[in-house]
Amino acid sequence: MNLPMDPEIRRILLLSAPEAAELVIGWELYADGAGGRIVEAEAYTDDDPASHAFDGPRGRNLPMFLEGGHIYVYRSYGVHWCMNLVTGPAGSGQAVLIRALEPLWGLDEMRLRRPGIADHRLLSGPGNLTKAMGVTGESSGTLLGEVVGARMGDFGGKVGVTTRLGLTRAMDTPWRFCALGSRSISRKPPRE
DNA sequence: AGGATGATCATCT
DNA sequence: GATGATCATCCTG
Repeated sequence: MNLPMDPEIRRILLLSAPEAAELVIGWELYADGAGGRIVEAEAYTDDDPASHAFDGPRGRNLPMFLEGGHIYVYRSYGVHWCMNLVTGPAGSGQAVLIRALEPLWGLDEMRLRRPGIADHRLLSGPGNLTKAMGVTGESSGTLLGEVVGARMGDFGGKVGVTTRLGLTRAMDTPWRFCALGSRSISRKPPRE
């Protein structure tokens, strides 16, 4: 895969992470022929105590300080890979964690990668979706279109907002965005 | 339906 | 030596 980035995608990924995180709900993400529609995402910024970018560019978080449109993949709890879309101008240290997608393509391949999982759950959860799509830390720092591709899209519903999941800091910041009504959201969605 | 637990390792103190 | 932007599994009710 080596595709030029859609200008509208590029424009949105140069916005701040909280703005972009809401707008990416409904987009299509794919890697190696497998993927689906984004139904859940969270924003992280450089002045956010919960963000890997909070202490400045070092080590694994370097890709977060690239220009919007790159991807940042990190290992969570030593076990799972988690994928972000980097946003904002170069050096700004922002990203959108992709938490869940509704499966659209590569169902056979994804079932092999996650045996025994119901189809609508194949891409539900940040660690689960990278496993189903075959995305690892090797693609951290690549540009969208190299390993992971994105297309504009629309899920045709409303977006709900809640606080982010799994944090020990900045737990009140309402930067989790969900496609209301989707069965593929990783945990209980906000009330409509 | 919901709480506790352990896996496992890069990064940081 | 401690800490996670997690998840599957094993409880309890």
